[in-house]
Amino acid sequence: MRQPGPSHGGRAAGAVADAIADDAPGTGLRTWTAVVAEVTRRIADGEWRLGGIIPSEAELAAEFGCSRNTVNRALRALADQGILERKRRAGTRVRHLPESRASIGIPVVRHLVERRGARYGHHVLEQRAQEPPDTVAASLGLAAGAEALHVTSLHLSDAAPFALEDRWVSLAAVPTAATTDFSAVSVNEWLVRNVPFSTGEIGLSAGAATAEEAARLGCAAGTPVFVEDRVTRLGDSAITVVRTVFAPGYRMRLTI
Amino acid sequence: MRQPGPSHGGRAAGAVADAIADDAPGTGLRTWTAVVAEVTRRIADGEWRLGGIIPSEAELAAEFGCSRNTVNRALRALADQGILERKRRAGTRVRHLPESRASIGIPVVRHLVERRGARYGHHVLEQRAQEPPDTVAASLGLAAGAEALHVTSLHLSDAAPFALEDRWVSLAAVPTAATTDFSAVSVNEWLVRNVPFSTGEIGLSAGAATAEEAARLGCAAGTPVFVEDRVTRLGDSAITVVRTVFAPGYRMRLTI
DNA sequence: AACGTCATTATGTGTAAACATATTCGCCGC
DNA sequence: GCGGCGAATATGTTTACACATAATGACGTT
Repeated sequence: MRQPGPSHGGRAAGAVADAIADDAPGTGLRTWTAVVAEVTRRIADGEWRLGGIIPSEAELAAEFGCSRNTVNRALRALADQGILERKRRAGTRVRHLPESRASIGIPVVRHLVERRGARYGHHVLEQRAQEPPDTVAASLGLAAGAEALHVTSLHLSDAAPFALEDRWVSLAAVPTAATTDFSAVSVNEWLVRNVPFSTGEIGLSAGAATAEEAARLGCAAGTPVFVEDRVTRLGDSAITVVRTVFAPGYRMRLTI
Repeated sequence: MRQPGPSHGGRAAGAVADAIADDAPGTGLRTWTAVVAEVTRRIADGEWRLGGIIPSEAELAAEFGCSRNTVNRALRALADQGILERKRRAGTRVRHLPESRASIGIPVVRHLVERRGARYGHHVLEQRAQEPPDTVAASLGLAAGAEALHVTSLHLSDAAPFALEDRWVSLAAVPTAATTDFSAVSVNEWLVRNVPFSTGEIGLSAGAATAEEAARLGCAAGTPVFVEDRVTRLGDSAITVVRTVFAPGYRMRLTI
């Protein structure tokens, strides 16, 4: 979401019109950010009921003494934030469930580590093409018997285990991945850099560390660990399926 | 966020200018969504390098045969998506790390349950004003010794325990909460309905169920459980601090 | 009363023009 | 060579206008 920046742009009319208009229609909200602020205030103060319809763009423009365009920009921004709901002829109304949304950057693991002030490192534990298990094949949309690139790696934070990554990459979708060496750049990072516009789903859960995971992460088997499952798609075809198990104590932070 | 809709708006010039302009400058991308699509294609096809600078708004407007305004709208939308990066005099460049963002709706727990086709229920286990522990008081910005409303409740999915919620509500920020009965409407839902623009932070982690949590959730102590910690603010003042422990097996789903 | 039609209306979009603002770059003096 | 200063430039914003589109609602027909 695009929270309005502090800058405040120009006026079309010159200084003369400026002086005239300043005390002309009403409050004189000239910038779209000011309109955003005022609309926000009215909702917060209960002047406009939750679920209720608000005045039309034209009416607000007249009241505020600005152009409909400016009002449009402001209301659009609020609609993008989920605060307002707009329909063509029906008008604009205040959402009564503002459907809060948290957004997380999906970080390259390296940045997660470096943001904590630690030095990042990683080992590729295994890298080879093989036939994936059924669930993975299904997620990648592969035919039975088709192979995919399997890469498991361990991410380090100052030499301590940070996360264990188990990844399958569709060779159909990303053929060049087969011949790439991921010891210098992690698969994660390589994909982020080389495959633009991806969409996908993420599942977050708590699990008990298996014996192998525990050994890699340096904890006891059965310790609660944070698990992230991610499927990444480019258009229709799935690119990669990753399961990342974080070392005990990891906490994912989001901002609403 | 604001993904372009399919509609495609009007032209200023009449049919005559239309016919003239159609074969005039170049490709003839008249709608901002079309510009978004073309720019996206150029990046995906590598015509514009990752990290590289792209032509100015004016140049693109000339090439596409539309106004700078339309190009601006398109590029702004892409910048909002994190695909482009724009700076005033420096121009527009393709972000080399497209900083993907996942957004989650922050659901009322009831909806989580009902979306799974189960019947929702909840019990308030405890509801009273008391002095919160230091960490909570700090999060809420309360003076030492001040009281806050403490509500613990159990959310049910078809009579089975679903989540255990431990919540502190600042009475300074939401005085009316003190006299509300939360047995009919859960605190969660009540707050979502009555407090508009909240911001805040969420922390997600995996933990081991304590003896008490295990008893409430009907699992063994030490079982890995998914934990969500949330602080909600209205402007500067914190409204509520919640810790929700989900029953084993819970999985949070996000979409990129 | 049910249904289809058409006018009305609020939002959605595009254009051209002007001014605002933040950087950057080149130039000048030292 | 270096530092400061002003010109150039790309984006940011606003305006006034026109046309597009989707709902709604009124109205007339069956």
